[in-house]
Amino acid sequence: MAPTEGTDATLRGFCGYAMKRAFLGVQADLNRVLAAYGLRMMTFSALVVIVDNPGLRQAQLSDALAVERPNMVALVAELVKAGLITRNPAPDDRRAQALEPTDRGRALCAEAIAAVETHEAQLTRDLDETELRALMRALALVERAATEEETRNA
Amino acid sequence: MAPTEGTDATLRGFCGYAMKRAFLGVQADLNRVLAAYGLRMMTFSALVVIVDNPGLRQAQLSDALAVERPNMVALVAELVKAGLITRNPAPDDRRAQALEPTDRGRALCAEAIAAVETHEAQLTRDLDETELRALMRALALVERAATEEETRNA
DNA sequence: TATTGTTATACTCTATAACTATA
DNA sequence: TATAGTTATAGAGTATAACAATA
Repeated sequence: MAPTEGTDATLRGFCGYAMKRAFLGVQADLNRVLAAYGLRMMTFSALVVIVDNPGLRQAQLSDALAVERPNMVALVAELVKAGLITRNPAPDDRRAQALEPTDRGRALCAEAIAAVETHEAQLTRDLDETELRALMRALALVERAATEEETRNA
Repeated sequence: MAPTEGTDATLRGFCGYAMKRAFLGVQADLNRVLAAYGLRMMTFSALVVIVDNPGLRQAQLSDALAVERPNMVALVAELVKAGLITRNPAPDDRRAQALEPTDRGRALCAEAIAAVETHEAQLTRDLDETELRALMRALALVERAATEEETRNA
């Protein structure tokens, strides 16, 4: 029996499980690609946000990545140890840590982004442009709807 | 800063992270819906497969759900304890355990499927039929491509 | 020799409470 | 008092090795 045969072929309440299977496959692949750069999905995502928003604080990074602040500590420490970012007290608020990419961090980030783009182009090679746009829009809409429902039930 | 603003708005290698965010939101919502039936995403998925394939063995269920066999033990035990399935030695192979839904398991499964369908219709309410089909097809294609790449790199 | 189910174990990711130092 | 970062900790989910019973 194929993994999902007879279960999520129709929309019998299996959108969630289809997403899980697809996501786990993509994540595993992505981590294989990123391992060549000493990165994982989360460290890569954090690095990209820091490169795009130099000087941001850990709390902002936590919000951007939907990671709880306690779990951010090790993530940031890992990037600092790898020499990809620096973490210094913010000049206007000595409680906060301002995160800046290093030159090496910027360079590695650019390389990793290129590799990931190549990889994802491969993953989505059988989708035409309309389907690709539909996928991205659908993911954003589904996430928004899920977040709204979460807020409503909180 | 919005969670994903400036990061996955374009396809700059963030399909994977967009999927993660969408999946985590959907899973959290799904688990909230299923909690009313004493189920979680994985126990629900397992129950549906067992109801659709009465008599199947744990190893087959493991394959169907992409769960390692050791992790299947607790999952099956949970469903047995809840009185939703039975687990008996298979008549033709005394090593194997044949899984059958109970009447209560069948009834609860039907109720839970209805609730999940309602819930997912809500999550995808802003997608038209074309986009919904594109989403499901895209997830299947992406999963297949990821699995192929995994096989190739193994 | 191979396979089913099982135990034990470990590793990752995630979530919460409580502390400190600043504000 | 409230917030930023931290520590410690606990809970899922997932992965592998090794074992007994059976094929």
